[in-house]
Amino acid sequence: MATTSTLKLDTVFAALGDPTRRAILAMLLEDDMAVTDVAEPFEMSLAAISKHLQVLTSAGLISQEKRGRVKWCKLEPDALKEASIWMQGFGQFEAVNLDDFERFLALELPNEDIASE
Amino acid sequence: MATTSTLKLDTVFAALGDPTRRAILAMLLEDDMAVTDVAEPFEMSLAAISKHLQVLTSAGLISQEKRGRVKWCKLEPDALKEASIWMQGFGQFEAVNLDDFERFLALELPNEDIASE
DNA sequence: GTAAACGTCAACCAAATGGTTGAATAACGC
DNA sequence: GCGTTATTCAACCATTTGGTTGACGTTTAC
Repeated sequence: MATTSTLKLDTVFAALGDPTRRAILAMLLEDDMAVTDVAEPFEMSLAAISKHLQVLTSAGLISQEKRGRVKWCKLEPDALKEASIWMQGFGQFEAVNLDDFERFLALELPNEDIASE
Repeated sequence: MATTSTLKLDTVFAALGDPTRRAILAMLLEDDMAVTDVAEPFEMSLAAISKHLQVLTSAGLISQEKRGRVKWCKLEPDALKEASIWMQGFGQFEAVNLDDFERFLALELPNEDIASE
């Protein structure tokens, strides 16, 4: 195992290239969520969010489990690990400051107002 | 400064989503290169590579400087830093093992034969 | 000066992406 | 059973993406 293919990096990075999907990941960082609840803060159809969730799922960034009529979405942070390894090799970046990370999240969450400019 | 916008993460991750572009970055990790030399190992036209280099440039991942009739391409690893910070926040990944990184590069370089299946 | 090397531009093309709407399926609540 | 809630599916659309080819502008070599 650990057959880390180019394909996987392709889908992971492509999935991360969309701001809606990154915002979804940030939301799931706090807790697992149902599809409807994921969709709530966005100004787009439920079907569109459903598609985004499929993209995240096939990239391995989240998993989805149906319990009753509700499909729960759960972050799978391990999928980011390979991509993170790939990136870090380019700069030997120092360990991340969690405050930095929270600033990024604040910029991206859909319900939060973006202050800059 | 440090106006880290969503737009930047969009373009950086989108740029990384293509295997040709990741391979180019890996090549530039070793040394600066002319456009023609970047294109040489790939089985696609020079114009296509030129477009890929533009995508990488507008994402800030590389810079290009023309000296004489040769345009030199140079890796700009700082652009990866913000994206790396974004990603690391999801898992608090341990510091990367450089051997891991070299395995990834081996999988992606175009002139290297990819053994897996 | 003329030919070759370096690189981009413009036009084109097929396929993928990100969104919509409306119908369909499945599970609850009563 | 029946309406409601949760989610996906299918068809459609506009835009973007990743590639091609051929013409074009520069710089260099001789």
